[in-house]
This record gives sequence, C-alpha cells and structure tokens, in this order.
Amino acid sequence: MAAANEDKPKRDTYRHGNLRNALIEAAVELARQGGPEAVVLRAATRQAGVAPNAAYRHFADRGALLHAVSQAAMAQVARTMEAEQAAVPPTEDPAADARARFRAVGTGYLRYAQEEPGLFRTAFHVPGDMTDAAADTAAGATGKTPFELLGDALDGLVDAGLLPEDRRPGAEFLAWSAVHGIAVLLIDGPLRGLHPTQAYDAGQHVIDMIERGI
Amino acid sequence: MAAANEDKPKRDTYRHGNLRNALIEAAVELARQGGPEAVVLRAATRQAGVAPNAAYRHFADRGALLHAVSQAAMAQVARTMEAEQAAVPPTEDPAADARARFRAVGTGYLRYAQEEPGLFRTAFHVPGDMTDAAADTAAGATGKTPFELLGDALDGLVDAGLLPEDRRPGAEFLAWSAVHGIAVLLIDGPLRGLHPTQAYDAGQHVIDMIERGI
DNA sequence: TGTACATCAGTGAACGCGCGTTCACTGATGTAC
DNA sequence: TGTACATCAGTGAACGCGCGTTCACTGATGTAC
Repeated sequence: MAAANEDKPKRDTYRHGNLRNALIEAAVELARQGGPEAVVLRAATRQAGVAPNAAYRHFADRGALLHAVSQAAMAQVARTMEAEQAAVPPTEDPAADARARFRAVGTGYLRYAQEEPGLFRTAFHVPGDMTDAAADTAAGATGKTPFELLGDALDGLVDAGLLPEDRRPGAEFLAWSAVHGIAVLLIDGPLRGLHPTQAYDAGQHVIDMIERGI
Repeated sequence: MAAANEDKPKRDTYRHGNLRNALIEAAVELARQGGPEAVVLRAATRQAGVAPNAAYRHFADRGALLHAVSQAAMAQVARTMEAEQAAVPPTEDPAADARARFRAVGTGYLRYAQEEPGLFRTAFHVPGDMTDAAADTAAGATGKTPFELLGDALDGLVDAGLLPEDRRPGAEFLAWSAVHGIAVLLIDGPLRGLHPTQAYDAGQHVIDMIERGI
C-alpha cells in the first residue's frame, strides 16, 4: 500500500539476464487470459519489470513476440495430446490400441481448448505454422507437432487395418476440421458455457463421427 | 486532387435521414475487408459523412454496431444457403432430394466463407446469436437462420429414411462442427490459399464424411 | 593480476496515432392550435 | 394558412487512453593484452 511499485520485479543486476524468456512467459500469461489480442508488448515489458523498448533487443516487433507465444501454445497442445495418449492403458489388441491412440489425439486437443481457451486461440490465430515440420518450438516432449501426432495416429489406424489405405490421404484435414470445429463452437460459439462433462461428451460424439466417416 | 474532401459524401439535407442504415452499410464494408476488428466506429461515420458521435443516436456503442453487422452477415449466410438449395435440380427421388438439400446447406456455408471471409468471421466472432430463433435479422429470404436451415435439412434426411431418428438429436452440432472447422482451416488456417476448386473439393470431402459419420 | 576497451542489453523520453466516448450546442422537421 | 413550440438528429470540440516504435544514451560485462 505504501509503495506503488510493490509488485514491480526488482533486478539486482543491471542487465535482466533472461529477458527474452521472461517476455515470452509474460506474453503467454496475457494470451492465457485474453487471447492473441491481449498480447500487448508494453504489458509484457511491464510484467518483466523492464522499459517498453527493451523488448526490441529480443523481438523484431510485436508480431515476433506473438509468434513466439503461438509456438509455445502449440507445444502445449502437443504435450496435452501426448499426455492423453500416455494415459491410455495398453491392451492385448493392437487395433484397440490404435483406436485409443487416435481418439486421444482429438481428446487431448479438445481438453486443451477447454482448459486454455485463450492460448488455444492464440496457437491457431497466428498464421500458418500448424503443419510446418520445421517448427520444432511447436513440438511436444516427443518432438512432434500436433499435426504430426495426428498423422501418426492415422497411420496407426491404417496399420491396424481400421482405415483403408486409399482413405488415408487428406484424412488429417477431415479429422482436424471436425475436432477444430467443435472446439471453436465450445469455446467461442453457441456451445460455450456447456457444463464440462457435456462438453466432453459433445467432443466424444464428434470423434465418434470422425471414426465412422473418415 | 484540389479538394481534400472529394469523396466525402455531401448531404443536401441537414439531417442524414438514413444514418442507421448508412452506418451499418459502411460497417459491413469494413468487416468485409478486415473482419470484426476492422469495424471501427469512427471509420463508419467517416464513410457516412457524419461526425463520429452521430453514431450514438443510433447505436449504444461500438458493440451494438458490430452486433448489427454480425446479424447482417448471418442473414447473408442464410441467403447463400438458400440460393445453393434453390440451385439443386429436383429429381423424382425424394431421398436424393433430401441429400442434395442437406449438402447444399454445407456447400452454401462454405461458399460464403470462401467468398466473404471477413464477413464470415464477423458473423461468428460475435457472441451467441447463431442458435437464437428470435434473431430474425439474421434470417434469409425464407425467414430462417442458418442454424434453422441446417435443422430443416437434417429433418429432411430423417423423413427420407437416410438418418435414423435416434441419430437426429445433436446432429446439428456434428455437421456444423465439421463444416465450420474446414471453413476456418480454409480461410485462416493452413489450408488458406488453396486454389478455389481444391478448397471446394476439400469442403465436399468433409460433407462426405459428415454424411457417413453422422 | 591489472588495465583498456569493445560490446550490447537495458534506459528515459518522446513521437504520432487513432480510438471510443462525453459534453453542451444548433438547427431542421413535424405537430398543435 | 400561419405561427409557436417541442423534438431530436447531427455538430464541433475535446477528453483520456494506451498503444507500437524510434532516438540517443548509459553502464555492466567479457575479452585482449
């Protein structure tokens, strides 16, 4: 109360030392709370306890910072998918395993959208890295991007004989469309505000549809 | 060149007379070119040749104007769907007709998204009227909203025996998710920039998947 | 081990911008008598 | 048909705001000799 700058992080060194990461961290938090448009350069520097223009030592402009946030969010999506897959108890049945791994990709995607709508929107609102193989900063623990994880899961369905080989090409986009669509409906659209378990069910129904229709 | 205000629409009357509509028209054009965030109150008044604050005679705030644009865009979506349905040549086969009418709903939706991405994004970025039955300003020539047209088409599938009755509940959201998802992928996502005929094909494949998986 | 120097991360101040919104107003239009 | 008056759509000026970005700078750190 006495000091106006009580939460202003004080540095003991003249140089920050880790400013780039600090800015990304702050920007991620902004995106978490308000989506991509909430990623405000000045706010990030404020949070990092640094002058506004200090950001320009590490990012060309606001867009570059936003891009970094997007990559970080994408990596979190990948990790959520991986965690969902890791939680699947393996069975004796390879086909069942393949199915479960495929469904876990979609379920993880939707779980992330539900839990972190702001970051989810940031991940995909920034143009064009989703399918970039080179985007290693967008990868999860296995080093794969969400798109690659989806591709692998589809390959798994083919290997298990659950998906005819001639249906494989382009299947990414069918699955992705449906899951992404329900995600948007759930977080921004008319299904927003659904009870989490209902939202989960809606997501599972979409995944059911994909399995049938793919 | 001589006059700086050459394109400033001059009124002959002191009062504009039709300002509300003029503002909506201007705002629609802004959204058309730049999506919802391009709907700037001052820009709309500028275009209408009116002082910025004049807008407050007709709209409570910027949000109200944006909402009007969203409704207008939604109505255009409905009209595009209706046009797509009207273009379907009727056959002797009621089942084939029902299918065609169902597909036309999706095709119209995707055509609008492709042709008017800015307005499409505006229609759905503004919270929550999509499923409002009362939203008559969001209706097309038949007086139905996009959501209602989809519902009717699904009912048609049931009547034609193409969709089991127990699959009907919630089917709106399955179909809508998939079509909306591919729309987003096509206009903002990694499929952006696809050749229009490829984009059309991608959309048709999604609709195929829906028919199979619904 | 000590000194001179180059590097470059962060500072402080300022810029121009356009925005949404509020205020007290003016004057054209429609209505009552 | 003419006059008085109320209504209310649009005006003009100003507000506070926070933004992204540029400029010339300072001073801590690491390196070479």
